[in-house]
Amino acid sequence: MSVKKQPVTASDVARLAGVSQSTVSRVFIDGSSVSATAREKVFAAAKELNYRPNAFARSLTTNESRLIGLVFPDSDYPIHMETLQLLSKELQKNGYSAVLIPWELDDQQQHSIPNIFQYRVDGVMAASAQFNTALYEECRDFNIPIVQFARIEEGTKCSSAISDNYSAGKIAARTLVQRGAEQLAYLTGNIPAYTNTERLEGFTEELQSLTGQTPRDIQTSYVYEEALDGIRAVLAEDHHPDAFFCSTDTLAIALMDIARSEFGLSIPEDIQVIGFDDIPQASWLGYQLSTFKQDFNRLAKEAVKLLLNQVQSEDRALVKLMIPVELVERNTLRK
Amino acid sequence: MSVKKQPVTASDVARLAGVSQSTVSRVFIDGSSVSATAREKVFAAAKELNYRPNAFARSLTTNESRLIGLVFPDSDYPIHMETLQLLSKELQKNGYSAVLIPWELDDQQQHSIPNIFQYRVDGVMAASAQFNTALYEECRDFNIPIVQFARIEEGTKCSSAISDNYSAGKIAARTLVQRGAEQLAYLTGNIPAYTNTERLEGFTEELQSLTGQTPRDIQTSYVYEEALDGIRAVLAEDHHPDAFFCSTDTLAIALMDIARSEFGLSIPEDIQVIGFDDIPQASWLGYQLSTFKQDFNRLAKEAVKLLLNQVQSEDRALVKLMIPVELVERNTLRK
DNA sequence: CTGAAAGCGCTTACAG
DNA sequence: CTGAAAGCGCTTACAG
Repeated sequence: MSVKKQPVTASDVARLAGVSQSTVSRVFIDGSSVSATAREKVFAAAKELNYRPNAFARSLTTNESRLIGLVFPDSDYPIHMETLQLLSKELQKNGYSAVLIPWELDDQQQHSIPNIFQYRVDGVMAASAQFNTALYEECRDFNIPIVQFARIEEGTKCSSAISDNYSAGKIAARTLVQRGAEQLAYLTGNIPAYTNTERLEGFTEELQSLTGQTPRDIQTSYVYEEALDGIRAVLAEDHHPDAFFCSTDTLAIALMDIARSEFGLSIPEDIQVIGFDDIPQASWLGYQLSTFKQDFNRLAKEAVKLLLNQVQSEDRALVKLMIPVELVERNTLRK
Repeated sequence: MSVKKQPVTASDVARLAGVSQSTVSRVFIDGSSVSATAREKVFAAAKELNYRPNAFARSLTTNESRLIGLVFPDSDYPIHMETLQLLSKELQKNGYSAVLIPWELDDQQQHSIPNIFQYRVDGVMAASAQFNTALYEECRDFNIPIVQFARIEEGTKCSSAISDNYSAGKIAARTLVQRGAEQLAYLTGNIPAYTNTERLEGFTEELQSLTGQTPRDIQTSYVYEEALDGIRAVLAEDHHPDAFFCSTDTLAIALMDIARSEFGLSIPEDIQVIGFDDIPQASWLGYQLSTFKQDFNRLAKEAVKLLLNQVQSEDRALVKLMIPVELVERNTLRK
């Protein structure tokens, strides 16, 4: 039955190295006092036997797993794969590993989330995804810290590392006004999000302070196909906006596609557009979209730092970290 | 220091339920014989105390972790996020969880992969990414089964669930010939892959049997920006191909962008194109790309089944599972 | 069906 | 600096 090769243990290494099992254990714990000779003998034996300390046994005594639960994006949003790599690597660098928590489980929703907690994750990273309240409450019950990455879920109270959406909104308004736009609109999807609200707030406040106007707030869908009709309706109006700040690049691209192919509009002559995210498609030949680039690298580093800090210090102070965002100009803004 | 709430254990539950700790343990193991009354008392107590069996303690005795290492894609390829969800859910359904293995670690490459093995993953799923040989060898040393998902790495011997690339190649050739194409080309990136080879083989063999011709094999880069020059060079030729089968949709789109904007070519009148993957962008208004859709849902299910089968049965027979692929026609093929 | 007890592979006071 | 021993929270023969 169990043909599985019997794993080598610290005792095996101890025997070969001629030391006690305790000593072997100490060699693999940073900061333990072990003589240089003992250390060498143990390393040699460990290498010969291909020994790896058993993390499960360790966590049983230390009561920490060095495992972080990762709630990850629900959508195919192109930027997210890289983000996951960044987070995973950053955790790894700090001696932690990421366990995936599927955010949505069709059937046995009740059943599956707790499963993850059988692994006693030390913390949870909610990576730019909606995460359900069951998970949130579970974490609170077990006093497991959560950090939200790149977005903030309504009604939750946890630390977060997000882009400075408010400033992005201000910059977008200022830039568009500078380039001669007269009727500004904010184009967004249908999923309420704190980041979105902030962006609109910055956009609105800056526009008001500059011109006294209030931008139009147009809501449609985040899915390309589903956004099309909403956009059509707006562009069909006699006095449609001449400048759009879009909450995702995909939305901006849907807008460009329709504006050009169905309304014969030129960009940026007839309408100007600014996106958000800088997905790979933003720089495709047919788009050359001016958009905000989020600093995911920094975001990942900071989010991990935030989380591990809470994990290690038991300090549950809430911090909301805002990372600056950069407007990369391509060809959808007038000069 | 350790303010961490002391987790509740099986003994706590046993005390409250008025049974032995063994009985509590049995209640949470499927197939153990426990009386209905005992079971109920334990469930009640467990619920009241919010008890979760400790997976680490379990795996220490059972010698299985119910953890699967997941090597995941290096690229921003849009299709992959969904794939990850599918794999993760499928594992979860079977009582397993996925731990991420960052495929590439800049500095301490040697050091980090073994770290993962401190968690004694029961198996490894290599999800459409290149995975390095260090990991491969590590798995072999520890007798940990690997299944490759959606691609096959050169020089490795493990089971895999992939799309039927060979047939896709044949279908592409047949379709293109049927639609009047005369000079067929296969456009691909610069990373050698078994799946790619198979696709070209099917494409070539079918074309030869149909017309006696051999398709041109054009290699450029998988990255949009880097592919542009190679594509330009081909289209600048006097007698460039009039039909392209592209190994990714991104490549197909780069081709379309250049053909139309720089060479004034119409699609599908002047050139016909077929992509591979059916990424969301393939159905954007400006592209309407005819392309092959991989059945990722089925692929994920089968790959997980394959892997867990190896994990649970110690059966290390190599199986290469091929899932049919579907050509979805849009507007880049003549009628 | 059930309980007492050994054991999984570590860490960590406790002595020395 | 080092070893013997207890203990982490489970599972699993072994008796009953």
